[in-house]
Amino acid sequence: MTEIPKAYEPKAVEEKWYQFWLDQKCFVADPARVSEKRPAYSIVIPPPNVTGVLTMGHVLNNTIQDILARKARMDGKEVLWLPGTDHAGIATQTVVEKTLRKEGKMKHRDDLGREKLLEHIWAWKEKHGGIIINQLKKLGASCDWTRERFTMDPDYSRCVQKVFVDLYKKGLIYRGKRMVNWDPAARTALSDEEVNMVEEKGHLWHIKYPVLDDAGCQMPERFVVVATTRPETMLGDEAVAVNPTDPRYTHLVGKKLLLPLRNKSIPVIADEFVDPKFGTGCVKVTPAHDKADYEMGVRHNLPFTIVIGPNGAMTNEAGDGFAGLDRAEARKSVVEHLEKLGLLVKVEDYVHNVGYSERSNVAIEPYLSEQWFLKYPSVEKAIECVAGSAGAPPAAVGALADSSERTRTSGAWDSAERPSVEGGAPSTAREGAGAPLMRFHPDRWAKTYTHWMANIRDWCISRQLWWGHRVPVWYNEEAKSKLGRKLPVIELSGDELSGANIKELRAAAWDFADKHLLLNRTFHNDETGWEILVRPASLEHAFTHLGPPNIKVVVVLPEIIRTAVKVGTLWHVPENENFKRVHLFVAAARVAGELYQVKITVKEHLNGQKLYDHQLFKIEAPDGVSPMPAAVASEPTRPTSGAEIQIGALFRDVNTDTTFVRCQIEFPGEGWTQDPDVLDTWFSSWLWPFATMGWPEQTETLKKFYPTADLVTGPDIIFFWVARMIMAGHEFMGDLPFRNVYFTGIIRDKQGRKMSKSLGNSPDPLDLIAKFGADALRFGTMRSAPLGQDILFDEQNVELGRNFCNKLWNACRFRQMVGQASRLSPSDSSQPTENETGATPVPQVPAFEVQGEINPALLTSDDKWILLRLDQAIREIDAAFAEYKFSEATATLYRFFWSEYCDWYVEASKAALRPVEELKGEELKSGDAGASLTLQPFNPSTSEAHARKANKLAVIDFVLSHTLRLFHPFLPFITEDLWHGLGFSADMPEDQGGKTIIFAHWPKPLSDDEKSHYGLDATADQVATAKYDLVGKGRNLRREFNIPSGKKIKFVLKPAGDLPAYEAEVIKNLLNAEVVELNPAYAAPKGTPSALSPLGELFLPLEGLVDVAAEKARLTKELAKITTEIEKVAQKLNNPGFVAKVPPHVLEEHKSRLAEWQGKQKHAQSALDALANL
RNA sequence: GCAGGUUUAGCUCAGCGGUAGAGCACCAGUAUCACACACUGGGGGUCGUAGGUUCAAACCCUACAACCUGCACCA
Repeated sequence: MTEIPKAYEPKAVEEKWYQFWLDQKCFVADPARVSEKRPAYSIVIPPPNVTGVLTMGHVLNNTIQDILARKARMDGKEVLWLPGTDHAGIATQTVVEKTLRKEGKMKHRDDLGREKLLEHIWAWKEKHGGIIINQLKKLGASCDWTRERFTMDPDYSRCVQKVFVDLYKKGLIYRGKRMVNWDPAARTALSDEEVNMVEEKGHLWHIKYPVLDDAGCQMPERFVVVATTRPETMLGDEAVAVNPTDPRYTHLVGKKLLLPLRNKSIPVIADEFVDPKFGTGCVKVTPAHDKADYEMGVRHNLPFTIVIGPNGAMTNEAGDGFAGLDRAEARKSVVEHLEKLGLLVKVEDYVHNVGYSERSNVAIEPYLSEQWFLKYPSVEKAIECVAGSAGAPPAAVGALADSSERTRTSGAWDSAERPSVEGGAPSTAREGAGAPLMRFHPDRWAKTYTHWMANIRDWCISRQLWWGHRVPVWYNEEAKSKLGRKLPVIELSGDELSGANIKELRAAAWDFADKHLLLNRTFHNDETGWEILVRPASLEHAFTHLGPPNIKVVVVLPEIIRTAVKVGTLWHVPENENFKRVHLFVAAARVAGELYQVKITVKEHLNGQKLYDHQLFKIEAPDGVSPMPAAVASEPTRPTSGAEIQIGALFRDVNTDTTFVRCQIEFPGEGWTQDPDVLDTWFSSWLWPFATMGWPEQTETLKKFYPTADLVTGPDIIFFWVARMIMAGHEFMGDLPFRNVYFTGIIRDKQGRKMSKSLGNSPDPLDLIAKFGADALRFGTMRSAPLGQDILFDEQNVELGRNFCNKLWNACRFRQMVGQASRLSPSDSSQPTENETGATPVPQVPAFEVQGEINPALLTSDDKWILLRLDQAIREIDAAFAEYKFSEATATLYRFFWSEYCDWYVEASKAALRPVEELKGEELKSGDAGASLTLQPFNPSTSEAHARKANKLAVIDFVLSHTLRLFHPFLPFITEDLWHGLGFSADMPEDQGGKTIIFAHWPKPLSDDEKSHYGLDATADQVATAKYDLVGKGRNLRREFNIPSGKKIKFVLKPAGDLPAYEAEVIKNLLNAEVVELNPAYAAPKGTPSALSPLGELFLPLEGLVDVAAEKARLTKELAKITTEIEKVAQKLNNPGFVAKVPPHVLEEHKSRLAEWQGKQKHAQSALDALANL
């Protein structure tokens, strides 16, 4: 046969199987397959930055998601793991700008212009955007790549803009001039969440401001002293504030001060904000450069003088000598000047916190600018839905306890994954809120979440960048340009049409229109020269649905059309496909003394016809309108009164009127320009769970896979992303975006430092994969990542993963070898296998039947023991999954497979697995002494040996096939390879492991029926355990007497009871003994080292080589240890309180433990005594 | 300042009332035919400190300390 490599070689295996999975569409989710029996399970990936590269953080995060997804597939669910990337506005634009600057293609983005820069960024995205996706594939991520999304995809962009428009229409989005966090490097506003406060050692400069007298002259030696951490901002000071109750300064309130360096007079104001106890009690007020000062500026009506520009340099307002300086240079210069003038009192060291841009890492500047803000929607619902986040502590604790109880008793994954409304404890703390629907893991993050939600502030969503979703707001430049133009005011007295009520008024109006031939006739507009058609339908609308002025105005219809001024065009006419576009006109009319704005829409038909419509809005008469002269109307056309009004005066607020500003996705029409700002990247990310599934269309995917089951992310983006997604889910989908949120820890280096590029302490995961394999990286990471704790990364973890894979590989290789060796057995009728291709390293169909039937009658104590251990492992792993404790699951897998299966079970089984023919004629030596010959050696017949071996292999296959499946979510590649290699796929149905282990069923713990069928009871367990205990003691004896572990030696066992020959054979093997003599009557030579075990007394005959001193030392030491233990137990038992109050089973347990130690003590003591006589 | 977390063997972490555990590292031995990416054995801890509750505390309670992470901040 072909050599199977001794060590697992991951590279080829990984590439082969990943391609296989892709080819077989194993990761593709199909909503049509979802049914009651096949529930949906979905996760959306936290989209990484499109230009990013894989970090250890991604490895951790995506491995967990992959484990969840693969586990769910094995649980028989229809799984959607939806991947994609994020456009990451600032980060990406910054990277590309930096590159372009390096290449000398620009100095500032303005040099290139918006379009050109965007071209470069898109090109960058095309080139680098796939990198991280390919890296995720290397990791084994089982995402449905056919559904990969990017936050700047056209469909996705539409979602973002639709959401903006909807929220705008709900009145939740507004524009305003506010103090925002300004990043002078990226030159954009940032949200509060994007600012890191960093403690810094700075200074507190104390500056004298001279007091001025009423005449504005400097008063000698009269100063006010202010303290500041930012002296450069004094150039923009507009006041000095004191507390109104501060007796030291009340006399100064209202007085003027001279602002040094600017030689400008500023007032002393009184404001509650000032803390008289801090510093001098006087605060300089810079309204345009400090949040608190801004508030004061608003309260006291101060000017807002901007002295630091958007680039962080001083503006012209800062004055000669300062303008153009960077803010840091300006600080130096200001201090120097003040010092020269003798106005600097002192400089103190001062520790304070400075906000830094999370992106550019430069100090942020509070900056007054016009921005878009969002009042968060669905806040209440988002607070209520998170378990443990609200309500009284007892209720929250009760809910958790109850729910985890369910998880434990049912042992089912489902209960943890989708807590039902009935399942949770009803919360009395929140009326009618029902049970919490979402769980955080670890749940303490719910507190952080609630705290933030409770103190939530409006979100600054605009960014002064180019890479991102542009704000879907349009400004009508055409209208703005005409704001100053004047319009004639059309006068009508209001009683030209008579009617006692509205009905009669309408009749009169129709009569008038008819009589004066207004209907189906065109009228001329002076400004455009257009002929505008008045249809009956137009008047019908105005007459029927709008108020009397709209009816009365019919008498001046021709004048209105003639004088109307065109203020805009809209392309978007959704109501009627026949219209090409709509033109907006405005005219002015005074009806019965009241001034009206006449909004006219002229619909331009495809055939060129222009159709009239009007609507009147009453406006307050502004100043400056010429008085109304008397006017008489009798003709269809008549002259205007001569009164005029500015177009601007007809609109109450040009910043909100839809004539000037429109919030809509589509380009409104000629003369409209879009808001230059883009939206915060998170304003697109918060829609991720449903925008990726086709929303706003009600797609099948959305119907079946939303809400998602689990979200796996870092707690650092709990506000940025998680909280916002929860709100968006409620607001737009009416449901939570996910049921569970798993918060990973932060990956740190060995020393506990955060991974960072500058420290160079972040290993490249791809290097690790190349060196150790993807499975090794996954296993090592998961093994060292306990729930809710930071992870200290050490390459040794990955090495350990590699070693583990190798162990798994070799254990399966061993199964191959013993299976094939048995080919020679006479009863074997299967075809000899040949390795035809040599392509795959492992796969050989073994001669022994794979997963043969287990015959309970032939099970040894070892077999039963390993089946019980397997059962235990499955239970532990299920429990770990239910609580998202992946490190516990890996620890269990490690323990079960390495120590229980390989070290004990396989070693113990080797006797039965030896080629059958070798057993022929071989006798188990039973010692020389005739006295011991009563015992039968273990020497089964050939056919019996064969049957035993077959059964052993069946057990091994049972264990391995379960083990591989348990491992699969963690180690997808190697398990797939071995699954096929060992032939487990051969007998399985195509969709249950036949094609791939991906769809093999997740192992179930053994049922009581199965356990009794196989005879798995406590006795079987005890026999094996006692045996291994004896072996441990024998090995220890061996070691204590420096017998090399390779040397075959003789042991003598004085059995405590019946010991089947088979068990003796196993003991012999595990002890690597030449022979284990079973001799109930053994009389050990004095000084023979021995150990006491439940199975009997084990002797290591040294045949005269006893080192008395060594043995004495050993026994003395052992005795000391025994004595300590006895003392500990005895102390407890001697305590009267203990005996009186302790539960009976604990008392019994202590008593038997004492007896056990006493037995050992006796044994050791007598051995020692024996030595004394030598 | 407020909140949360952590503190157990040299390292990383389990254990959360009833005999202190694992892996790695360390020491020693072993080329035994699945695996030296291995096997065998071993040493090593008054469980951060001080009190308290209890028959019994690493575990529960109360202080305190150190380190981390958020949040809020007065010039």
